[in-house]
Amino acid sequence: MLRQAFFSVNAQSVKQVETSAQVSGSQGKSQGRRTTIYDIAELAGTSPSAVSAILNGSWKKRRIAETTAQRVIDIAEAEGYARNLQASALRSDRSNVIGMIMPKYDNRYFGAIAEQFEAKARARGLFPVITCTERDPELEVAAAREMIGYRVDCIIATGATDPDRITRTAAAAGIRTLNLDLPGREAPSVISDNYNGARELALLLLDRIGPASGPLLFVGGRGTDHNTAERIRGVRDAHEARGLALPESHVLTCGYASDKAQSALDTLAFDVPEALFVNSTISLEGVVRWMRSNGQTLPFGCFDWDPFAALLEENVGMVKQDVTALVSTIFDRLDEPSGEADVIQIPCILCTE
Amino acid sequence: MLRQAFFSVNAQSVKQVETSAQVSGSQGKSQGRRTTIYDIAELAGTSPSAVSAILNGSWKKRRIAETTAQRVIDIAEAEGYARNLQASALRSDRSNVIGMIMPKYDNRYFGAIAEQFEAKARARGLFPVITCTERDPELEVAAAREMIGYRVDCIIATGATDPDRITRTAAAAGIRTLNLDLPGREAPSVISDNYNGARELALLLLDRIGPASGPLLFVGGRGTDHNTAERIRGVRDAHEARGLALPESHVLTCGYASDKAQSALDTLAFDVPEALFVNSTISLEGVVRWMRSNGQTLPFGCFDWDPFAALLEENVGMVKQDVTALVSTIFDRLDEPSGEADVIQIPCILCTE
DNA sequence: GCAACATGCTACATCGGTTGTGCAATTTGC
DNA sequence: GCAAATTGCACAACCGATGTAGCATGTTGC
Repeated sequence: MLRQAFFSVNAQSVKQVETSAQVSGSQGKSQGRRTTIYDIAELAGTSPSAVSAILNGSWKKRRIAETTAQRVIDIAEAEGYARNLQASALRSDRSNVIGMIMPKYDNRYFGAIAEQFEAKARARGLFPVITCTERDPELEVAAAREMIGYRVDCIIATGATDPDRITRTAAAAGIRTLNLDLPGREAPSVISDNYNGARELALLLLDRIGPASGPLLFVGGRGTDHNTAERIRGVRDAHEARGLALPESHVLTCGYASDKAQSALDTLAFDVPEALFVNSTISLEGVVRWMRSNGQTLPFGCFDWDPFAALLEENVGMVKQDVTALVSTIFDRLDEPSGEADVIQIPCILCTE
Repeated sequence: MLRQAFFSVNAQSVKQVETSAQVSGSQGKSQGRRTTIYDIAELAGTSPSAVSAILNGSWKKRRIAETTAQRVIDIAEAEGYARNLQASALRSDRSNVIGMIMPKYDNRYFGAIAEQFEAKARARGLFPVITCTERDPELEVAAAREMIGYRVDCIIATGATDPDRITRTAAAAGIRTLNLDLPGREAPSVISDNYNGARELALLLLDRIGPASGPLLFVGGRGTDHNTAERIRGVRDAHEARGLALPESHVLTCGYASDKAQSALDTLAFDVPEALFVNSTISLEGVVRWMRSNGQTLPFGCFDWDPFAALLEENVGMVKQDVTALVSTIFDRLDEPSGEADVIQIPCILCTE
C-alpha cells in the first residue's frame, strides 16, 4: 500500500493540479454550524414558521406573499440550507424513507432489484435505504428493528429467511411490510413463478440429453426455502412429464454458498447424472469450479441469469426472473389499502443460448 | 401474472398452512401507537429521563439502581419498545448513520464493497445506508444532500463522478466525506493501484500473443475518469517495456455500458488487434457479445474480476481489486484526525488461470 | 363610517428523546 | 449524633421543524 499526494507523483498523463486551492480538513468557511430555519428567519426578518412553510412548499395555502417566499428561498440557497429531515420526520411522523432488506449483493438478480427499487422509490419521492443481511435471520430482524427506529414508512423484505418475523416486528410499531422474492404469510408478497420457470428449464435439459439418460441432478438452495421447494416440484413434474422419476438422492439442497455446492458434488455417492439443474448462480460457481477441477463438462441449466455464465459452453439455459415486473408490482401493492397477505407470482423468462 | 392465496393451491410438496392465525392487514393488537419512554416511565413509575438513560446505556454513570434498570428494561422488552432514532439523533446530534454513495450494483466489485462496507459499519455500531446513483453526477449530489438531511455522520463516495462536489456539499453542513475507488482532491481517498494492476495485466497479454503481434486494444471506461487514465498509462508503459507503442486509435474509452463497447467494436475503422484489454466487467459483456456474434475468439484481459468471466476460454487474466483492504483502509481513515486529502493506493491481485 | 372579510404574518405547543443541574434520602466518618 | 459524602433519581431546557390558532393590518360592502 502506498500513500501519496493527490494524483500519483509520477503520473504523466494526468495534469498536475495546483494544491493551493485545497480545503484543509473538511471544514469550509461555514464551520460545522448547520443553518436552520431560525437562522434564515433572522436573516430574512420573518418568523421560523414562515420559513418552514416556505421551504417545504406549503406556503401557498398558508397565504404567504410571493415576495417574502422568494426572499427566503434566495437566502436559504445562499446559506446552503438543508432541512433537518430527522426533525421534520419527528414532527410530521412521516419519514419518507422506504427500507429494503436484501440477502446479498453477489449476483445480478439482487443487484438489479436494488437498482430498480431505488429508481422507483425516488420516482415516488421516497428515500430508499437498502441493507444487506447475509441471509442471517438474526441480522434480518436486527436490521428491521433499526429501520423501525428510523420510522421508515414501509419495509420490503427481499428473499428473507423469515419474512413473517419481520412483519410481526414491524407491525408492532405500526409499520407495513411487503415480501419480495420469497413469500410470507402475514404480508402481501410478490415472487417469481418458480414452479413453471423450473419446469420449463428442466424440460429443456431433459430433452437436450435425450430420453434414455435418466434424471437430472438438482444442486443448491435450501430445502426449507419456499422457492427451492417450488423449483424442485417443477423439476419433479418435468421428469414425470417425460416418464422419469427424480429420486431424493438427486436433490442436493446444500445451501447457497458456492463451496457447499462444490463439496456436495465432490462427495457424491453415485455416478454423476448427465445434466445438472443448478438452483442459483452462486451455486453454479461451485458447480463450474467442480467441473473444471474434475475435467468434467456436463450440460447445465441454472435458475437465475448471469451474462457470463450464459456464455459458458456447458450452459443450456438460464431462467431470468422478471425484475422489472417484480419491482413494479411490489410498488403497486404499496398502494393497496393495506391488503391481504396473498402472493402474486410473476412469470420468468427462459433464456436459451 | 397470477394471484393466489398463500402457497400455490396446487402445491403438493408444500404443507398447507392453517389460515386462522393470519393477522388481518398490518395491524397487530398494538394499534399503530408506538411506545415511547413516557409510556414506559409511567408503567415503571419513574421519570422519562431515567428510562432514556437506562435504555441508551448511560445509566451506570447516571447512578441508577440496578433494580430500577432491570424493571424498565423488562417493561420495554414486553412493550416492544423501539427507540425513536430520529428524536435521538435530533437531540444528540449524532445519527450513527454512515452513508455510502455507489454507482451501480451490476458487478461483483461494487457488490463486494457494499457487503463489506455494511459488515464493517455494523461492527462499529453504525447503521449503513447505501444509495446507488447510476453514475449520474446530478443524482450523486442529490443523494448526498438527502444524506446530509438525515445528518449522517460521514459519507463515503464510491466511484463518484465528481467526488469533490459531494465533499463541498457535505462540508457546508459540517459532514465529512471520504472517497473510495475514485480519488478526489478535497477529501481523503482510498483507491486501487490502477497503474500497476493494468501494467501487469497488459504485460501478461502482450507476452501471451507474442512480440510480433502489435498493440492491444483498450476497451471501456471514461477518458476523463482518473482510474481509466491510470490504467491507460499502465497499458501504455507495458507496451513501451516490450518495445511497442499504443496508438490513440487503440484506446476506446467508450463509457461503461456494455452496448457502447459492443458498438465501438462493430464500427472499428481498422483490423482488430490480436488481444483486448477490457476496462470493466460491464464493458466485457459487450466485448464477449461482439465476439460471439462475429465468430471471433480473441484473448482478453479484464480489469475487474468476475467468477464466470474468469472461466471463459478467451480469458487470459483478470485484475481483482482488493476489496477487503480497500474497505478496511477507508474505515481506518475514518479515525484519522480529519486528515489530509491525500490518496492511498491498494495493490491489486492478478488472477490468471 | 363601521361591520365583514381577506391578507400576511407570528406565537406557541409539539414530536420523542438527551443531558446538565439539583435535591431529597440514605449511608458513612468520627 | 451530626456533618459530609454518596446514592438515586426528577426537572427542565433543549434539538429543528410543523401546524394550529390568533392577531394585526388593509380592503370591500352598504
